[in-house]
Amino acid sequence: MAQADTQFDVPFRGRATIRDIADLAGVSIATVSRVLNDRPDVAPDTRENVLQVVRAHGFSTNRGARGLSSGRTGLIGLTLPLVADAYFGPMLSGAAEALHERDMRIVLAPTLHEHDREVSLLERLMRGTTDGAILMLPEESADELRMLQRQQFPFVVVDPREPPPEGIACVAAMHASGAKQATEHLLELGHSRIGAIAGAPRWYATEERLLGFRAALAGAGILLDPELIVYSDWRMPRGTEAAEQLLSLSDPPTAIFGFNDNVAIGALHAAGARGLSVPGDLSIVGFDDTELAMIVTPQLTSVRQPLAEMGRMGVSLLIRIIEGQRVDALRMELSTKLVVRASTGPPRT
Amino acid sequence: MAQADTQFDVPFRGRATIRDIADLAGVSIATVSRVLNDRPDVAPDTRENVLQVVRAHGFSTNRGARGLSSGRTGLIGLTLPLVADAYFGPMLSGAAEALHERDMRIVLAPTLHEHDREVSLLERLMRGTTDGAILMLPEESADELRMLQRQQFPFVVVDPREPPPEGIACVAAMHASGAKQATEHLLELGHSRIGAIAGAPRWYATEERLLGFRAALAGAGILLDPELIVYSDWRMPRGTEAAEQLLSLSDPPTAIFGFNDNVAIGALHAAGARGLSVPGDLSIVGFDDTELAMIVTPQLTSVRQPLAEMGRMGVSLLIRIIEGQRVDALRMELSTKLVVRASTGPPRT
DNA sequence: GGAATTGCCGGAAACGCTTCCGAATGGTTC
DNA sequence: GAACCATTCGGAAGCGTTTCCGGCAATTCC
Repeated sequence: MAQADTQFDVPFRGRATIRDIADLAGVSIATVSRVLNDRPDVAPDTRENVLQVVRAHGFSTNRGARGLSSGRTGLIGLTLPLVADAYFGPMLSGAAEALHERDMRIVLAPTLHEHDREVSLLERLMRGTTDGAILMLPEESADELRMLQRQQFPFVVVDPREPPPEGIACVAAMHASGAKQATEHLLELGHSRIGAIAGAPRWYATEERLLGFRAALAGAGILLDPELIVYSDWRMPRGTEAAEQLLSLSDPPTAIFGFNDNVAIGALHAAGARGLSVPGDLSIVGFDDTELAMIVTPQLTSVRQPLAEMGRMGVSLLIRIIEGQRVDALRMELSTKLVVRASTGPPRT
Repeated sequence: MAQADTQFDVPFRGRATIRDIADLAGVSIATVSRVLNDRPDVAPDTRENVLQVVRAHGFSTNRGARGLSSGRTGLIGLTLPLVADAYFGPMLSGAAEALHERDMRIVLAPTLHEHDREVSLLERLMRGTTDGAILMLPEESADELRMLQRQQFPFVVVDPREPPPEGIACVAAMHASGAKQATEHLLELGHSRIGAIAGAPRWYATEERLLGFRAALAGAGILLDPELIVYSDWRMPRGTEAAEQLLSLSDPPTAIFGFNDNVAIGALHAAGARGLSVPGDLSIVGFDDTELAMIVTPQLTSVRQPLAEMGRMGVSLLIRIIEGQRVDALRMELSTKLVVRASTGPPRT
């Protein structure tokens, strides 16, 4: 009977508590707690003594309990539309890494388009469990976000879907600049009739990238033909359709700018289906520079977004907010950069 | 001063507690708790009354506190080598979905190859915070896993790296069968000299797939030339190198079986670099059937692994274990199936 | 009509931790 | 040698839940 208790390999049934450690070390639980949290008022040898016991038993504090009493759980909620995705994956990964370094963890909450629930789900899901949240491409409206903020819940938006509201911490990419670079690249190659497969209408990323696209064309003195812009849902099949639509125009473009890699690859497939060679007959540029860009043939010229970095930035912003530090730059835009590969070339003359 | 308290939009500073709800509804906290947990012994109108207040304030229970008192946090730890990955992404996604349905959440712990830490990190990270864990492709040895199990910590292994130890819950794919199908497909097309780009040496998946590969060849009466097997690290660049090695043989293969999509795509690139057409000059088969298989040209023939399903299975197994239900089938193997696309064809005669 | 049963609810302990407060000790200072 | 300060530590109150136990009222049964 007593055997179960005298098993030294697995010292405690279930899990050791701070009290067990305190008893073993011959101190009070308060002292153990102080040691564990690196508080200053502990004598060096007491500290060492406690640490020894802690190490010997592989003890680690129960985060739930800590959260209850100190208000900090070390857990951060993170919502995103999709986990298994070449675009969101790296962001998530960057955030997870950055948090891991701070000994914090991510609680995943894929949104799965269930924005229908009565009250703002993100807040009800997280509060009390997490210290804050990172919202990637949130579906919540600016008003809903402001509501959340008024509840004093710390959060940051990464890659906003709508133009980011004032006063809300937010990290985005320099969409317009990237789109401008991409377009200028095509212009320099000699293209003048350039089609665009835009993203979903009214999304921040779509609008900003359109801005950059238009600006570059304007800079080259080209008047944009509205026929040359087709909206999409950011996904491959729609990219293929959009490309077909563009290529069926009476005066088809010699280059297509896809507003993300998915639709650009869709366009690539459309070109293939028509027997057009890329970049011989048609140049194609993507956006995001996901893993996919390197895999297709020809490799895709694309605008690199620092995805993982955006995740990391989101974390560091959030941490500052949680810790109540003054955050002077609530909004932050990370630079984008064109990566030229094999899918772009001069137009056939 | 008092204004902050009389803001009705945001009823409670910080967060409402179960006690607030109890007061508002004119019942005890015990009753509120019962309502919240769907306990039977509450009068219907009392229940409705409480629910009304709960809804009105968007209240949700503090999971940390619940965890403390009931021993269940509703959080599941999940470790995996990589988050942003065409292979692990869908698994993670499947697991997240399945948990979400049960109103549980995932706590992410990417392993990042830091297996060096003193004590088994996974156990110290999770215990007390989570109710159990899903270990995807864990680096832990069978002994370490058994140790964990002896601590009564509920966990399941998904996609084991080593042959799964006895008595540990585990979900895998039918590697051998899939590899056999793929090989037979090539044989039926008329290939007799088939190269294999295997995975990392000694991995369970590698060994099992080799088994299937060999079995199919043996079935066709073909003696395997050891030169035709090259190991890899599962990644694309190594796949390209391996393919080059195979194609440089004095009697090169007419088909290559890549043990995952990455190396198969690497082989595709190698073929392209040599000016070989696929499948004209060289047939290529992959494994896993990730998103990537559909994107490359030609589209890759690949063995489908039900990745998301594996994640979901892992969850349902784990839940059963946590709830103490009898689990008769601790090991479970999900079937794999060849998906024929454009990268395979008869050999040039 | 009293006793036993049932349905519903409240009080209170417990979960593992942090932190405030105050006590004890030993050393300084005048 | 008394008064004071700094250092180090323990006691105990709480954090928001769940759940056991017991109590009250309304039934039901003989």
